[in-house]
Amino acid sequence: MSTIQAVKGTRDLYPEQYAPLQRIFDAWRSASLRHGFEEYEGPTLEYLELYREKSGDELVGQLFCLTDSGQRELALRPEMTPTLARMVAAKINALSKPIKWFCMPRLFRGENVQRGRLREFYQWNIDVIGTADVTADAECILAGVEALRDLGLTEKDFAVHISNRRLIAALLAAAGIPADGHAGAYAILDKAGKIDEAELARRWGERYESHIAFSALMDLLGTQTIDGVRTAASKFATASAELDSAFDETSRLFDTLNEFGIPDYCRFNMRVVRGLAYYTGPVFEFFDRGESERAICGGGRYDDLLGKLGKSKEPAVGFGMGDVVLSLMLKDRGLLTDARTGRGVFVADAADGLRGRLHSLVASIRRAGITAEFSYARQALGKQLKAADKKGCPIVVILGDETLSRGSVQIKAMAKGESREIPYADLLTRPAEFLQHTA
RNA sequence: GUGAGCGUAGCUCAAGUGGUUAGAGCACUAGGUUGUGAUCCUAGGGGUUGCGGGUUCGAGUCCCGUCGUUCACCCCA
Repeated sequence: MSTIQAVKGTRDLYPEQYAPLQRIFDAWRSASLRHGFEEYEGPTLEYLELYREKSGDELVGQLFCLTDSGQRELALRPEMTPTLARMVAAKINALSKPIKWFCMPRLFRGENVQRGRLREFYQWNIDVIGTADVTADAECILAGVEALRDLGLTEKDFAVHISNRRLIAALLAAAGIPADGHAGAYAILDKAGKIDEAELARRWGERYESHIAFSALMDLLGTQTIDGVRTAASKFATASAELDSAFDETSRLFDTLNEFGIPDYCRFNMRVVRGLAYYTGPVFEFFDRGESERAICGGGRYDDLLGKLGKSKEPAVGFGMGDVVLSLMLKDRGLLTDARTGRGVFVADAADGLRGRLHSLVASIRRAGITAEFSYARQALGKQLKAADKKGCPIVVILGDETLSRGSVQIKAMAKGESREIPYADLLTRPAEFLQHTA
């Protein structure tokens, strides 16, 4: 055994682990493309400064930093959004809006390692930049839902919990809570459901009870619809243009999700706050509906961020979905299987002196777009069949003196154990006709 | 970052209160079987017991450190 282990929080992905991961990547990419997103990629290394500007020094502590030989301070990217913002800002005038891009980067965070939480992972990112229309928010959610559906998950397995930072801010303001008290209120909302109700009431009562009664807060937290929020809000909020507008925006988001055909997946949940300070509008999290209630995806609208990182302000919305929790969730449900087996043709020779023809046939089959395998060395036929079985090849082509003397080869279907003969010359020149539908 | 549990073959696990040369199943390789796979039988390879130090006549077992991992807290872009 090697004394050097994989670095803490990283994974050695052997074929048996990487193959199921590829299925996740395929679902991500396929859903992105179907929804009109284009793939991009950026550097793994960025200047440390890029993250300082956005996140502040406390988050820099979770970065993997290094100094290059030219004394440049660099960091392994912990998220994709700053890179995206940088790339978009650099070409903002040349890009047609809205910009719909996706990426599946490897990200690095120097966090404490736990189940579902590693230091290096993959994260699907999709973003729409250049429009404030909440149709874009709905489309991001739709793409996320469709990707998970492709992987075999249904509305019984996960739900999209949606809130709206702008609406919450308008509600707090309409209740007379000054702007400097909003962050504290968000923190309490975030804790709801994680701490018991008495503790929640105590924390709320310290500062906000006079503006919004705790009972009204519980009404707000309990509702799953935007109409429920309106009803609860009518008890304490005074009308304002901003509040009307925020309600209208949120309603349109839910209407659009309805029209996209995914109302069963979506619900309003005021507890969804998102830690990130840069969210400005709708925010959402995809939740595992199983016991663990894990968040598998999070995102929202961040209309001010690009303006801070670049020259021009552009409205934007997007989300990130990591592979780690998603993999665990699929595994729990038996949906994460090794996809390597059951494909391709195995070509075997049953006598000496046929290697040349075997090599030609293998190359011909492969050129026709069909996976073909063979043993490097001439072995007993039994061994070659055993090898074919182990590789999961459903079809074996057997070259033998006896059949070749009649100008034909044997095609054996492994599952049934039956075989038939076809002309060798035909198989060599038109392999797809004989093998495509079976392999 | 804090606290706790766990590290024995590629995997799952054995190995009384410290006591010969650390075992088994699965997996892997080869043979039985030089023209027909899955089953079966036989044999084989594979371990610095995570790593380092200490106690002891003797450590997989006890102690310390370290690395990894799991769980909780913190945090979560």
